[in-house]
Amino acid sequence: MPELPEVETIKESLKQRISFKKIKEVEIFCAKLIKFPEVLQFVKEIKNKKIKGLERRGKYLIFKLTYNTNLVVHLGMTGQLIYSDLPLPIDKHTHLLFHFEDNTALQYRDVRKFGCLWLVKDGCLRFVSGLAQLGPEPLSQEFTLEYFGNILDKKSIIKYLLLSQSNLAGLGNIYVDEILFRAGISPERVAADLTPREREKLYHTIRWVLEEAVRARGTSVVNYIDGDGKKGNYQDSLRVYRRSGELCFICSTPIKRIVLAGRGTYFCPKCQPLIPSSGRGKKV
DNA sequence: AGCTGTACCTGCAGGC
DNA sequence: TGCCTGCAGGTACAGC
Repeated sequence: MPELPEVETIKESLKQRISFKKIKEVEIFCAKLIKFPEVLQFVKEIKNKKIKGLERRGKYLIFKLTYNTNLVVHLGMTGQLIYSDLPLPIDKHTHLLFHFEDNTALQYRDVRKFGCLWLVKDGCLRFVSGLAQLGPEPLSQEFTLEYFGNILDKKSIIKYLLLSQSNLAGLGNIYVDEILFRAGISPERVAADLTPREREKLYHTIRWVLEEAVRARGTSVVNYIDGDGKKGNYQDSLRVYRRSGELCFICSTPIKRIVLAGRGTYFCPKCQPLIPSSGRGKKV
């Protein structure tokens, strides 16, 4: 489900609700989602810890708890974190229930169970798989045009490169396709072959699309909802994702679907040509 | 080094 | 109605 804008929206919606609450206990109905420590230890250690704050890094949510402890959550494809007063509507996809001292609760739902949870001390965040290898946040100052230029100097397919979390943290399949469409770059292009002009366009498009999507509170294609159970709005702005066969909003060419990096990839063959686009008639 | 295929899970839509 | 196939926002890992 969730890429950077969705996780950011969940973080913001939950933050106001659960900050400074004390976790009375946790009920676990699907143990395999807990990656560290052992389930019994997890239950024991989280008990009576207070939530000091909530952070996001890439697609990871990090609950800052008292006693230098961190609850790290990755939502996988279909994970949801929903806060509410008791009694909560529970179903077979509810796998964890965090009970707070004031009788409110946070539930973790996940249809496909690809999500993961870790409970680690401050110095041990590197033991959370994937977290330490994350590249810079695309909306931070750390993500400069210069840095982007360096990672683009690879003979890698651009779609693959943008999906790799070690290059850039937080992009997923929807936003990569949408970004490449808006930048007019074919997902099949080799990164190192992009012209300086295309690199700059792509850099600014990444930031612009993500900012727009955060402002729209994320994309709800199938089952994404925020911490209050509300849907996002960016699905109304999608121009290629899941539109195969439908006409391009710019040139009316049918949108194509291919498989790249193992993912369904949507693009307009005319607006995103395989040859570097000239912009103003300059042929390459 | 870069990339593909596969695995992990469940649900849904579409074809027959 | 049922059965089958393909598709789905995630990552990890083996193997070319």
